Amino acid sequence: MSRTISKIAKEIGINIETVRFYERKGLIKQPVKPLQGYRQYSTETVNRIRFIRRSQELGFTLSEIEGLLSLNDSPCNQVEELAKKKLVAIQTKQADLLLLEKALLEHIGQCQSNEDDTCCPIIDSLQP
Amino acid sequence: MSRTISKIAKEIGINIETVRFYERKGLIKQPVKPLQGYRQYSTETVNRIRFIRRSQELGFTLSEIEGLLSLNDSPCNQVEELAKKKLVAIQTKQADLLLLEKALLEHIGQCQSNEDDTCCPIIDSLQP
DNA sequence: CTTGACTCCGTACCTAGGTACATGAATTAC
DNA sequence: GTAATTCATGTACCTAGGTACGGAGTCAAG
Repeated sequence: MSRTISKIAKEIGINIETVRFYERKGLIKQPVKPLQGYRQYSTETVNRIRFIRRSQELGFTLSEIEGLLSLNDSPCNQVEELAKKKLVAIQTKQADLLLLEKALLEHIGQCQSNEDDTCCPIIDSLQP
Repeated sequence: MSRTISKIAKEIGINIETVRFYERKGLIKQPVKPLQGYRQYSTETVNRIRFIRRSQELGFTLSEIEGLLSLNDSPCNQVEELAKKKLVAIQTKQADLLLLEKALLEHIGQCQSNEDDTCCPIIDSLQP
């Protein structure tokens, strides 16, 4: 019964092997298994893994995510600096996505109003 | 003279081999070389590569970027649908980054006002 | 108490995105 | 015109992030 590795893997929608992989990498601590038994996973671990997956979608690497997770684990005063750096990185990313969004909206707008084959160049949207 | 592969690689700040890699992948077309000479690269190609790099930073894979580039190359009416899909993806990403930004700001705020070791859990910020 | 499903662990293998040669040919610098 | 760079092409190798697999242990249903 209860939360074995395959249960949480299914719950989260990832491979069992991926859970083990994250354990090996130290991103999640592997739960102490009750002497000769199977490991039991806590809700906390499940949330941690979900956070990892979502962060990956946002374009963070596993080692960056390690940094983000440490913000959660360590006392504030030790990690304020890191938090600020991450913040800047995130804000930059947001600004860039906004540019791309604008370009796409423009593109779609032109698509709908144009009868000919001209296009607004999306490439220009991200030029420095 | 003029824009050979090493010139543009340096200009963009990437490896020569990476340029060749993108050519092999079809992300940029390799310029016809003038009968027994070195290939000359256009500004257009340079901009295209810059776009590729910036998009990667935003978390797109090369094959997604291929899709974005096709928006630039093809007539509007063929790609409006694709543009809309990308737009939704980008907007989702923006929303998630906003959540994370908020969590980080909160974290920093708490760091500055707290003297004890408590922390606001960043992990919660991205839970569904 | 046996059988079938699940787990543990180690190791091997896979894809994406590059990066690094080696060889020979073309170019540029002197 | 010859030496030193740079290029073209092909192939090999590398890291990140997983995924698969084989053999042995464990649990739970009948």
